[in-house]
Amino acid sequence: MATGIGGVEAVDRAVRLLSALADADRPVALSELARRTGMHKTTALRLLSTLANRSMTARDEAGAWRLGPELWRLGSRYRLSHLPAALVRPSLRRLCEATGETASFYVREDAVRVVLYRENSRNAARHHLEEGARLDLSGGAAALVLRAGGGEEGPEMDAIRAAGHAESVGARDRELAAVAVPVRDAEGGLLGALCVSGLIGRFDAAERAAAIVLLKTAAEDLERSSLAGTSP
Amino acid sequence: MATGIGGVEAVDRAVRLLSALADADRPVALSELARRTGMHKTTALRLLSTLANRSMTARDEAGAWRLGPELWRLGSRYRLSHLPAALVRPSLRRLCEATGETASFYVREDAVRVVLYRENSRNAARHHLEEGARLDLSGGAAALVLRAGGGEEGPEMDAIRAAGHAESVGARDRELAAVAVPVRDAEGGLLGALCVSGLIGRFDAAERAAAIVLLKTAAEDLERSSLAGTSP
DNA sequence: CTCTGTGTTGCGTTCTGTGAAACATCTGTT
DNA sequence: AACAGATGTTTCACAGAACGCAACACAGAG
Repeated sequence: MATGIGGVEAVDRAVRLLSALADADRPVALSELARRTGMHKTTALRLLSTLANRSMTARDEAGAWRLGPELWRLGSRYRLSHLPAALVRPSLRRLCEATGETASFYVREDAVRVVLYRENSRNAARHHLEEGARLDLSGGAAALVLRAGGGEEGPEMDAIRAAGHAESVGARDRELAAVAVPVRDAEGGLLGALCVSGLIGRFDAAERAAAIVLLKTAAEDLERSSLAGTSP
Repeated sequence: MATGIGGVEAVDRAVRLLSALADADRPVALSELARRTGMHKTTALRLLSTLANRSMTARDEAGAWRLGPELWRLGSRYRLSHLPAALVRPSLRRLCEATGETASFYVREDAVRVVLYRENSRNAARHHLEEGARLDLSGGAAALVLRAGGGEEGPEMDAIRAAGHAESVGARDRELAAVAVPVRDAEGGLLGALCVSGLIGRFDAAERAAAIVLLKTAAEDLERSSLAGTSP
Protein backbone atom coordinates (compact mmCIF):
# COMPACT_ATOMS: atom_id res chain seq x y z
CA MET A 1 0.00 0.00 0.00
CA ALA A 2 2.24 2.74 1.22
CA THR A 3 5.25 1.15 -0.41
CA GLY A 4 5.02 -0.33 -3.83
CA ILE A 5 2.04 -1.32 -5.88
CA GLY A 6 -0.22 -4.31 -5.99
CA GLY A 7 -1.45 -4.42 -2.45
CA VAL A 8 -4.16 -6.91 -1.62
CA GLU A 9 -5.51 -5.32 1.50
CA ALA A 10 -6.74 -8.47 3.23
CA VAL A 11 -3.37 -10.16 2.78
CA ASP A 12 -1.49 -7.14 3.99
CA ARG A 13 -3.64 -7.03 7.08
CA ALA A 14 -3.12 -10.73 7.69
CA VAL A 15 0.64 -10.31 7.60
CA ARG A 16 0.41 -7.34 9.91
CA LEU A 17 -1.45 -9.52 12.36
CA LEU A 18 1.31 -12.11 12.19
CA SER A 19 3.91 -9.45 12.81
CA ALA A 20 1.97 -8.15 15.76
CA LEU A 21 1.85 -11.67 17.16
CA ALA A 22 5.59 -12.00 16.69
CA ASP A 23 6.24 -8.71 18.48
CA ALA A 24 4.46 -9.93 21.56
CA ASP A 25 6.18 -12.91 23.07
CA ARG A 26 3.02 -14.18 24.68
CA PRO A 27 -0.33 -15.26 23.27
CA VAL A 28 -2.41 -12.17 22.57
CA ALA A 29 -6.13 -11.66 23.05
CA LEU A 30 -8.22 -10.81 20.03
CA SER A 31 -9.22 -7.35 21.12
CA GLU A 32 -5.70 -6.35 22.06
CA LEU A 33 -4.51 -7.53 18.70
CA ALA A 34 -7.23 -5.53 17.01
CA ARG A 35 -6.25 -2.47 18.99
CA ARG A 36 -2.58 -2.76 18.18
CA THR A 37 -3.17 -3.17 14.49
CA GLY A 38 -5.99 -0.67 14.29
CA MET A 39 -8.47 -3.16 12.87
CA HIS A 40 -11.97 -4.01 13.94
CA LYS A 41 -12.31 -7.05 16.14
CA THR A 42 -14.47 -8.71 13.58
CA THR A 43 -11.95 -8.23 10.81
CA ALA A 44 -9.08 -9.47 12.91
CA LEU A 45 -11.07 -12.52 13.95
CA ARG A 46 -11.91 -13.40 10.37
CA LEU A 47 -8.33 -13.04 9.21
CA LEU A 48 -6.89 -14.94 12.16
CA SER A 49 -9.35 -17.77 11.65
CA THR A 50 -8.44 -17.98 8.01
CA LEU A 51 -4.78 -18.17 8.93
CA ALA A 52 -5.56 -20.76 11.57
CA ASN A 53 -7.13 -23.01 8.94
CA ARG A 54 -3.67 -23.36 7.46
CA SER A 55 -1.89 -23.51 10.84
CA MET A 56 -0.31 -20.11 10.40
CA THR A 57 -1.87 -19.14 13.70
CA ALA A 58 -3.21 -21.09 16.66
CA ARG A 59 -4.97 -20.39 19.91
CA ASP A 60 -4.17 -21.50 23.40
CA GLU A 61 -6.67 -22.94 25.84
CA ALA A 62 -7.84 -19.49 26.89
CA GLY A 63 -8.52 -18.52 23.30
CA ALA A 64 -5.58 -16.14 22.96
CA TRP A 65 -3.82 -16.09 19.61
CA ARG A 66 -0.27 -17.09 18.87
CA LEU A 67 1.85 -18.00 15.88
CA GLY A 68 1.27 -21.39 14.31
CA PRO A 69 3.52 -24.29 13.41
CA GLU A 70 3.26 -23.79 9.68
CA LEU A 71 5.39 -20.69 10.11
CA TRP A 72 8.12 -22.83 11.54
CA ARG A 73 7.94 -25.17 8.58
CA LEU A 74 8.07 -22.33 6.07
CA GLY A 75 10.86 -20.61 7.97
CA SER A 76 12.91 -23.79 7.95
CA ARG A 77 12.46 -24.06 4.23
CA TYR A 78 13.62 -20.52 3.80
CA ARG A 79 16.79 -21.16 5.73
CA LEU A 80 17.51 -24.35 3.83
CA SER A 81 17.22 -22.72 0.46
CA HIS A 82 18.53 -19.26 0.67
CA LEU A 83 19.95 -18.00 3.92
CA PRO A 84 23.65 -17.91 3.33
CA ALA A 85 24.28 -17.44 -0.39
CA ALA A 86 22.90 -14.02 -1.20
CA LEU A 87 23.73 -12.59 2.20
CA VAL A 88 27.20 -13.90 2.80
CA ARG A 89 28.86 -13.19 -0.53
CA PRO A 90 28.55 -9.41 -0.45
CA SER A 91 29.94 -9.40 3.08
CA LEU A 92 32.88 -11.49 1.99
CA ARG A 93 33.54 -9.21 -0.93
CA ARG A 94 33.60 -6.16 1.31
CA LEU A 95 35.88 -7.88 3.81
CA CYS A 96 38.21 -8.92 1.05
CA GLU A 97 38.38 -5.43 -0.39
CA ALA A 98 38.87 -3.77 2.97
CA THR A 99 41.60 -6.08 4.21
CA GLY A 100 43.21 -7.17 0.96
CA GLU A 101 43.21 -10.72 2.27
CA THR A 102 41.14 -13.83 1.65
CA ALA A 103 37.70 -13.84 3.30
CA SER A 104 35.69 -17.00 3.85
CA PHE A 105 32.61 -18.44 5.51
CA TYR A 106 32.75 -21.86 7.15
CA VAL A 107 30.01 -24.11 8.39
CA ARG A 108 30.46 -27.14 10.57
CA GLU A 109 29.54 -30.57 9.25
CA ASP A 110 29.93 -33.19 11.92
CA ALA A 111 33.62 -33.35 12.72
CA VAL A 112 34.88 -31.22 9.84
CA ARG A 113 34.44 -27.70 8.58
CA VAL A 114 33.38 -26.88 5.06
CA VAL A 115 34.32 -23.81 3.07
CA LEU A 116 30.86 -22.71 2.07
CA TYR A 117 31.90 -19.45 0.45
CA ARG A 118 35.20 -17.70 -0.06
CA GLU A 119 36.50 -14.58 -1.71
CA ASN A 120 40.18 -14.89 -2.54
CA SER A 121 42.58 -12.04 -2.06
CA ARG A 122 43.76 -10.42 -5.25
CA ASN A 123 47.35 -10.53 -4.08
CA ALA A 124 49.57 -12.88 -6.03
CA ALA A 125 50.84 -14.38 -2.80
CA ARG A 126 47.77 -15.29 -0.89
CA HIS A 127 45.90 -17.91 1.03
CA HIS A 128 44.06 -19.77 -1.69
CA LEU A 129 40.88 -21.58 -0.68
CA GLU A 130 38.52 -23.69 -2.73
CA GLU A 131 34.80 -23.56 -2.06
CA GLY A 132 33.50 -26.88 -0.88
CA ALA A 133 36.85 -27.91 0.58
CA ARG A 134 36.67 -29.89 3.81
CA LEU A 135 39.19 -29.17 6.52
CA ASP A 136 39.59 -30.69 9.94
CA LEU A 137 38.82 -28.88 13.18
CA SER A 138 42.24 -29.35 14.75
CA GLY A 139 43.61 -25.88 14.06
CA GLY A 140 42.90 -22.52 12.51
CA ALA A 141 40.87 -19.59 13.74
CA ALA A 142 37.65 -20.68 12.03
CA ALA A 143 37.95 -24.17 13.47
CA LEU A 144 38.35 -22.74 16.97
CA VAL A 145 35.27 -20.56 16.56
CA LEU A 146 33.20 -23.47 15.31
CA ARG A 147 34.33 -25.66 18.19
CA ALA A 148 33.75 -22.96 20.77
CA GLY A 149 30.31 -22.24 19.29
CA GLY A 150 29.55 -25.95 19.43
CA GLY A 151 29.92 -25.86 23.19
CA GLU A 152 33.28 -27.60 23.50
CA GLU A 153 34.82 -27.54 26.98
CA GLY A 154 38.15 -26.14 28.05
CA PRO A 155 39.85 -22.89 29.05
CA GLU A 156 40.87 -22.03 25.47
CA MET A 157 37.27 -22.43 24.33
CA ASP A 158 36.02 -20.34 27.24
CA ALA A 159 38.44 -17.59 26.28
CA ILE A 160 37.19 -17.61 22.69
CA ARG A 161 33.57 -17.45 23.79
CA ALA A 162 34.38 -14.57 26.10
CA ALA A 163 36.31 -12.62 23.46
CA GLY A 164 33.83 -13.31 20.67
CA HIS A 165 36.62 -14.09 18.22
CA ALA A 166 39.57 -16.42 17.64
CA GLU A 167 43.01 -15.88 16.25
CA SER A 168 45.56 -18.32 14.88
CA VAL A 169 49.13 -17.73 13.68
CA GLY A 170 50.81 -20.54 11.81
CA ALA A 171 48.48 -23.15 13.21
CA ARG A 172 47.21 -25.09 10.26
CA ASP A 173 49.84 -23.79 7.85
CA ARG A 174 53.15 -22.27 8.92
CA GLU A 175 52.77 -19.42 6.49
CA LEU A 176 49.21 -18.44 7.40
CA ALA A 177 47.56 -16.28 10.04
CA ALA A 178 43.82 -15.93 10.46
CA VAL A 179 41.08 -14.33 12.56
CA ALA A 180 37.48 -15.52 12.78
CA VAL A 181 34.18 -14.63 14.47
CA PRO A 182 30.98 -16.62 14.92
CA VAL A 183 27.75 -15.85 13.06
CA ARG A 184 24.65 -16.70 15.03
CA ASP A 185 20.95 -16.99 14.28
CA ALA A 186 18.01 -15.43 16.07
CA GLU A 187 18.25 -17.80 19.00
CA GLY A 188 22.00 -17.67 19.34
CA GLY A 189 22.62 -20.91 17.49
CA LEU A 190 25.83 -21.11 15.51
CA LEU A 191 25.34 -20.64 11.77
CA GLY A 192 29.00 -20.59 10.83
CA ALA A 193 32.26 -18.73 11.09
CA LEU A 194 33.35 -15.65 9.19
CA CYS A 195 37.10 -15.62 8.62
CA VAL A 196 39.91 -13.52 7.16
CA SER A 197 43.23 -15.19 6.46
CA GLY A 198 46.51 -14.11 4.93
CA LEU A 199 50.24 -14.71 4.80
CA ILE A 200 51.98 -14.28 8.13
CA GLY A 201 54.49 -11.70 6.95
CA ARG A 202 51.86 -9.33 5.66
CA PHE A 203 48.92 -10.05 7.95
CA ASP A 204 50.50 -8.89 11.20
CA ALA A 205 49.04 -8.27 14.64
CA ALA A 206 47.88 -4.74 13.83
CA GLU A 207 46.14 -5.83 10.65
CA ARG A 208 44.55 -8.75 12.41
CA ALA A 209 43.19 -6.45 15.10
CA ALA A 210 41.70 -4.23 12.42
CA ALA A 211 40.23 -7.26 10.65
CA ILE A 212 38.54 -8.41 13.86
CA VAL A 213 36.65 -5.14 14.07
CA LEU A 214 35.51 -5.49 10.48
CA LEU A 215 34.55 -9.11 11.03
CA LYS A 216 32.42 -8.31 14.04
CA THR A 217 30.44 -5.62 12.29
CA ALA A 218 30.08 -7.88 9.26
CA ALA A 219 28.78 -10.68 11.47
CA GLU A 220 26.32 -8.32 13.12
CA ASP A 221 25.13 -7.17 9.72
CA LEU A 222 24.58 -10.78 8.68
CA GLU A 223 22.68 -11.55 11.83
CA ARG A 224 20.46 -8.53 11.35
CA SER A 225 19.76 -9.05 7.68
CA SER A 226 19.08 -12.71 8.22
CA LEU A 227 16.12 -11.59 10.32
CA ALA A 228 14.64 -8.55 8.66
CA GLY A 229 14.11 -7.67 5.07
CA THR A 230 16.79 -8.06 2.47
CA SER A 231 16.63 -5.62 -0.37
CA PRO A 232 17.36 -7.25 -3.71
CA MET B 1 -12.32 -24.34 12.88
CA ALA B 2 -15.88 -25.44 12.74
CA THR B 3 -16.92 -21.85 12.32
CA GLY B 4 -13.82 -21.17 10.27
CA ILE B 5 -15.69 -21.70 7.03
CA GLY B 6 -15.74 -17.95 6.90
CA GLY B 7 -12.35 -17.89 5.29
CA VAL B 8 -10.97 -14.82 3.63
CA GLU B 9 -10.21 -16.13 0.19
CA ALA B 10 -7.37 -13.78 -0.67
CA VAL B 11 -5.54 -14.71 2.52
CA ASP B 12 -6.11 -18.40 1.98
CA ARG B 13 -4.71 -18.12 -1.51
CA ALA B 14 -1.69 -16.22 -0.25
CA VAL B 15 -0.90 -18.97 2.22
CA ARG B 16 -1.36 -21.59 -0.47
CA LEU B 17 1.21 -19.75 -2.54
CA LEU B 18 3.65 -19.83 0.36
CA SER B 19 3.07 -23.55 0.81
CA ALA B 20 3.65 -24.12 -2.87
CA LEU B 21 6.91 -22.20 -2.62
CA ALA B 22 7.94 -24.34 0.32
CA ASP B 23 7.17 -27.55 -1.53
CA ALA B 24 9.55 -26.61 -4.28
CA ASP B 25 13.08 -26.31 -3.01
CA ARG B 26 14.06 -23.91 -5.76
CA PRO B 27 12.83 -20.47 -6.73
CA VAL B 28 9.68 -20.89 -8.80
CA ALA B 29 8.54 -18.92 -11.82
CA LEU B 30 5.28 -17.05 -11.61
CA SER B 31 3.43 -19.06 -14.21
CA GLU B 32 4.50 -22.38 -12.77
CA LEU B 33 3.34 -21.24 -9.37
CA ALA B 34 0.02 -20.17 -10.86
CA ARG B 35 -0.35 -23.54 -12.53
CA ARG B 36 0.41 -25.51 -9.39
CA THR B 37 -2.03 -23.58 -7.28
CA GLY B 38 -4.68 -23.29 -9.97
CA MET B 39 -4.78 -19.50 -9.88
CA HIS B 40 -4.53 -17.01 -12.64
CA LYS B 41 -1.10 -15.53 -13.20
CA THR B 42 -2.38 -12.09 -12.50
CA THR B 43 -3.89 -13.12 -9.18
CA ALA B 44 -0.75 -14.90 -8.10
CA LEU B 45 1.37 -11.92 -9.05
CA ARG B 46 -0.76 -9.55 -7.04
CA LEU B 47 -0.69 -11.75 -3.97
CA LEU B 48 3.01 -12.47 -4.21
CA SER B 49 3.78 -8.77 -4.58
CA THR B 50 1.71 -7.97 -1.54
CA LEU B 51 3.59 -10.60 0.44
CA ALA B 52 6.88 -9.29 -0.88
CA ASN B 53 6.12 -5.83 0.52
CA ARG B 54 6.36 -7.43 3.94
CA SER B 55 9.32 -9.69 3.07
CA MET B 56 7.23 -12.82 3.23
CA THR B 57 8.38 -13.56 -0.31
CA ALA B 58 11.30 -12.40 -2.41
CA ARG B 59 12.51 -12.81 -5.94
CA ASP B 60 15.89 -13.83 -7.20
CA GLU B 61 17.79 -12.04 -9.95
CA ALA B 62 15.88 -13.91 -12.65
CA GLY B 63 12.55 -12.84 -11.18
CA ALA B 64 11.64 -16.26 -9.82
CA TRP B 65 9.83 -16.33 -6.49
CA ARG B 66 11.06 -17.78 -3.25
CA LEU B 67 10.21 -17.58 0.44
CA GLY B 68 11.21 -14.41 2.24
CA PRO B 69 13.23 -13.73 5.37
CA GLU B 70 10.25 -12.59 7.41
CA LEU B 71 9.09 -16.20 7.47
CA TRP B 72 12.31 -17.17 9.13
CA ARG B 73 11.83 -14.50 11.75
CA LEU B 74 8.23 -15.51 12.43
CA GLY B 75 9.15 -19.18 12.51
CA SER B 76 11.85 -18.49 15.06
CA ARG B 77 9.37 -16.66 17.21
CA TYR B 78 7.05 -19.64 17.03
CA ARG B 79 9.78 -21.90 18.34
CA LEU B 80 10.60 -19.56 21.17
CA SER B 81 7.16 -20.17 22.59
CA HIS B 82 8.19 -23.79 23.02
CA LEU B 83 11.54 -25.17 24.07
CA PRO B 84 14.42 -23.25 22.49
CA ALA B 85 16.74 -24.86 20.02
CA ALA B 86 19.79 -24.35 22.18
CA LEU B 87 18.41 -26.76 24.76
CA VAL B 88 16.88 -29.45 22.61
CA ARG B 89 19.35 -29.82 19.77
CA PRO B 90 22.32 -30.94 21.88
CA SER B 91 20.11 -33.52 23.56
CA LEU B 92 18.95 -34.83 20.23
CA ARG B 93 22.50 -34.99 18.93
CA ARG B 94 23.61 -37.01 21.94
CA LEU B 95 20.65 -39.36 21.59
CA CYS B 96 21.36 -39.77 17.91
CA GLU B 97 25.01 -40.54 18.50
CA ALA B 98 24.34 -42.93 21.35
CA THR B 99 21.63 -44.93 19.61
CA GLY B 100 22.63 -44.50 15.99
CA GLU B 101 18.98 -43.80 15.16
CA THR B 102 16.92 -40.70 14.39
CA ALA B 103 16.07 -38.56 17.41
CA SER B 104 13.23 -36.04 17.37
CA PHE B 105 11.21 -33.71 19.55
CA TYR B 106 7.46 -33.33 19.00
CA VAL B 107 4.98 -30.81 20.31
CA ARG B 108 1.24 -31.13 20.23
CA GLU B 109 -0.74 -28.62 18.24
CA ASP B 110 -4.46 -29.26 18.68
CA ALA B 111 -5.20 -32.58 17.02
CA VAL B 112 -1.82 -33.05 15.36
CA ARG B 113 1.81 -33.31 16.36
CA VAL B 114 4.57 -31.18 14.91
CA VAL B 115 8.19 -32.15 14.41
CA LEU B 116 9.85 -29.24 16.16
CA TYR B 117 13.40 -30.55 16.01
CA ARG B 118 14.97 -33.67 14.66
CA GLU B 119 18.43 -35.13 14.28
CA ASN B 120 18.55 -37.71 11.53
CA SER B 121 20.50 -40.92 11.93
CA ARG B 122 23.65 -41.09 9.89
CA ASN B 123 22.71 -44.54 8.65
CA ALA B 124 21.86 -44.69 4.98
CA ALA B 125 18.71 -46.63 5.77
CA ARG B 126 16.95 -44.53 8.35
CA HIS B 127 13.79 -42.88 9.46
CA HIS B 128 13.93 -39.54 7.70
CA LEU B 129 11.94 -36.69 9.25
CA GLU B 130 11.42 -33.11 8.15
CA GLU B 131 11.33 -30.37 10.75
CA GLY B 132 7.98 -28.64 10.71
CA ALA B 133 6.15 -31.67 9.35
CA ARG B 134 2.70 -32.31 10.80
CA LEU B 135 1.64 -35.86 11.59
CA ASP B 136 -1.57 -37.18 13.06
CA LEU B 137 -1.95 -38.57 16.55
CA SER B 138 -3.33 -41.94 15.53
CA GLY B 139 -0.17 -43.97 15.95
CA GLY B 140 3.47 -43.88 16.84
CA ALA B 141 5.20 -43.71 20.20
CA ALA B 142 5.40 -39.90 20.26
CA ALA B 143 1.71 -39.61 19.43
CA LEU B 144 0.85 -41.92 22.31
CA VAL B 145 2.95 -39.91 24.73
CA LEU B 146 1.36 -36.65 23.63
CA ARG B 147 -2.13 -38.09 23.96
CA ALA B 148 -1.41 -39.62 27.35
CA GLY B 149 0.11 -36.37 28.54
CA GLY B 150 -2.97 -34.56 27.31
CA GLY B 151 -5.07 -36.49 29.78
CA GLU B 152 -6.76 -38.85 27.32
CA GLU B 153 -8.78 -41.67 28.95
CA GLY B 154 -8.35 -45.39 28.50
CA PRO B 155 -6.32 -48.33 29.80
CA GLU B 156 -3.59 -47.93 27.17
CA MET B 157 -3.15 -44.29 28.17
CA ASP B 158 -3.08 -45.21 31.85
CA ALA B 159 -0.37 -47.75 31.14
CA ILE B 160 1.74 -45.15 29.33
CA ARG B 161 1.33 -42.65 32.17
CA ALA B 162 2.31 -45.30 34.68
CA ALA B 163 5.36 -46.43 32.69
CA GLY B 164 6.48 -42.93 31.78
CA HIS B 165 7.19 -43.91 28.21
CA ALA B 166 5.54 -45.35 25.10
CA GLU B 167 6.69 -47.79 22.49
CA SER B 168 5.43 -48.52 19.00
CA VAL B 169 6.48 -51.15 16.53
CA GLY B 170 5.24 -50.82 12.99
CA ALA B 171 2.38 -48.56 14.03
CA ARG B 172 2.55 -45.56 11.76
CA ASP B 173 4.93 -47.17 9.30
CA ARG B 174 5.41 -50.91 8.94
CA GLU B 175 9.17 -50.53 8.79
CA LEU B 176 9.57 -48.29 11.82
CA ALA B 177 9.84 -48.81 15.55
CA ALA B 178 10.00 -45.99 18.07
CA VAL B 179 10.15 -45.14 21.75
CA ALA B 180 9.18 -41.83 23.30
CA VAL B 181 9.01 -40.09 26.67
CA PRO B 182 7.21 -36.93 27.78
CA VAL B 183 8.98 -33.67 28.63
CA ARG B 184 7.24 -31.61 31.26
CA ASP B 185 7.62 -28.09 32.58
CA ALA B 186 7.99 -27.00 36.20
CA GLU B 187 4.28 -27.39 36.87
CA GLY B 188 3.97 -30.78 35.23
CA GLY B 189 2.44 -29.44 32.03
CA LEU B 190 3.35 -31.31 28.86
CA LEU B 191 5.93 -29.51 26.75
CA GLY B 192 6.42 -32.21 24.15
CA ALA B 193 7.70 -35.68 23.46
CA LEU B 194 11.27 -36.82 23.00
CA CYS B 195 11.52 -39.72 20.58
CA VAL B 196 13.99 -42.15 19.04
CA SER B 197 12.92 -44.03 15.93
CA GLY B 198 14.59 -46.50 13.63
CA LEU B 199 14.05 -49.35 11.21
CA ILE B 200 12.40 -52.37 12.79
CA GLY B 201 15.10 -54.85 11.82
CA ARG B 202 17.86 -52.89 13.48
CA PHE B 203 16.06 -51.18 16.34
CA ASP B 204 15.03 -54.26 18.26
CA ALA B 205 13.57 -54.71 21.75
CA ALA B 206 16.94 -54.61 23.50
CA GLU B 207 17.99 -51.43 21.73
CA ARG B 208 14.62 -49.84 22.41
CA ALA B 209 14.97 -50.64 26.10
CA ALA B 210 18.39 -49.01 26.12
CA ALA B 211 17.02 -46.00 24.27
CA ILE B 212 14.26 -45.55 26.84
CA VAL B 213 16.84 -45.17 29.59
CA LEU B 214 18.70 -42.57 27.56
CA LEU B 215 15.47 -40.76 26.73
CA LYS B 216 14.42 -40.52 30.35
CA THR B 217 17.68 -39.00 31.49
CA ALA B 218 17.63 -36.63 28.51
CA ALA B 219 14.10 -35.56 29.39
CA GLU B 220 15.11 -34.94 32.99
CA ASP B 221 18.03 -32.83 31.81
CA LEU B 222 15.71 -30.79 29.65
CA GLU B 223 13.24 -30.32 32.47
CA ARG B 224 15.99 -29.11 34.75
CA SER B 225 17.58 -26.73 32.28
CA SER B 226 14.25 -25.34 31.12
CA LEU B 227 13.80 -24.00 34.63
CA ALA B 228 17.03 -22.05 34.53
CA GLY B 229 16.73 -19.52 31.73
CA THR B 230 13.35 -19.21 30.12
CA SER B 231 12.89 -15.48 30.47
CA PRO B 232 13.76 -13.72 27.21
C1' DC C 1 10.22 -14.59 -38.88
C1' DT C 2 6.65 -16.82 -36.43
C1' DC C 3 5.46 -19.22 -32.33
C1' DT C 4 5.15 -20.19 -27.62
C1' DG C 5 6.68 -19.26 -23.54
C1' DT C 6 7.41 -15.73 -20.22
C1' DG C 7 5.98 -11.27 -16.87
C1' DT C 8 3.19 -7.00 -16.61
C1' DT C 9 -0.65 -3.43 -17.03
C1' DG C 10 -5.51 -1.70 -17.36
C1' DC C 11 -10.18 -2.05 -16.63
C1' DG C 12 -15.17 -3.41 -16.04
C1' DT C 13 -17.87 -6.59 -13.23
C1' DT C 14 -18.98 -9.18 -9.51
C1' DC C 15 -18.40 -11.28 -5.63
C1' DT C 16 -15.80 -10.88 -1.38
C1' DG C 17 -14.48 -8.68 2.57
C1' DT C 18 -15.87 -5.17 5.53
C1' DG C 19 -17.72 -3.02 9.78
C1' DA C 20 -21.79 -1.82 12.58
C1' DA C 21 -24.86 -3.64 15.55
C1' DA C 22 -26.68 -7.16 18.30
C1' DC C 23 -25.75 -11.17 21.06
C1' DA C 24 -23.37 -14.00 24.35
C1' DT C 25 -20.11 -14.75 28.24
C1' DC C 26 -17.17 -13.66 31.97
C1' DT C 27 -14.95 -10.80 35.76
C1' DG C 28 -14.84 -7.65 38.97
C1' DT C 29 -17.25 -3.69 41.32
C1' DT C 30 -20.69 -1.20 43.86
C1' DA D 1 -27.70 -9.05 43.35
C1' DA D 2 -27.51 -6.09 39.97
C1' DC D 3 -24.44 -3.77 37.35
C1' DA D 4 -20.69 -2.08 34.35
C1' DG D 5 -17.18 -3.05 31.37
C1' DA D 6 -14.51 -6.14 29.56
C1' DT D 7 -14.28 -10.03 26.38
C1' DG D 8 -15.37 -13.35 21.93
C1' DT D 9 -18.94 -14.47 18.40
C1' DT D 10 -22.66 -14.23 14.88
C1' DT D 11 -25.40 -11.94 11.41
C1' DC D 12 -26.14 -9.05 7.46
C1' DA D 13 -26.53 -5.16 3.86
C1' DC D 14 -23.56 -2.57 1.32
C1' DA D 15 -19.40 -0.68 -0.76
C1' DG D 16 -15.56 -1.39 -2.85
C1' DA D 17 -11.83 -4.38 -3.34
C1' DA D 18 -10.11 -8.37 -5.61
C1' DC D 19 -10.83 -10.94 -9.53
C1' DG D 20 -9.76 -12.51 -14.24
C1' DC D 21 -10.20 -11.38 -18.94
C1' DA D 22 -7.80 -9.22 -22.57
C1' DA D 23 -4.07 -6.89 -24.45
C1' DC D 24 0.58 -5.75 -23.98
C1' DA D 25 5.84 -6.24 -24.06
C1' DC D 26 9.67 -9.17 -24.32
C1' DA D 27 12.44 -13.21 -24.60
C1' DG D 28 14.23 -17.47 -26.53
C1' DA D 29 13.59 -21.39 -29.65
C1' DG D 30 12.42 -23.56 -33.92
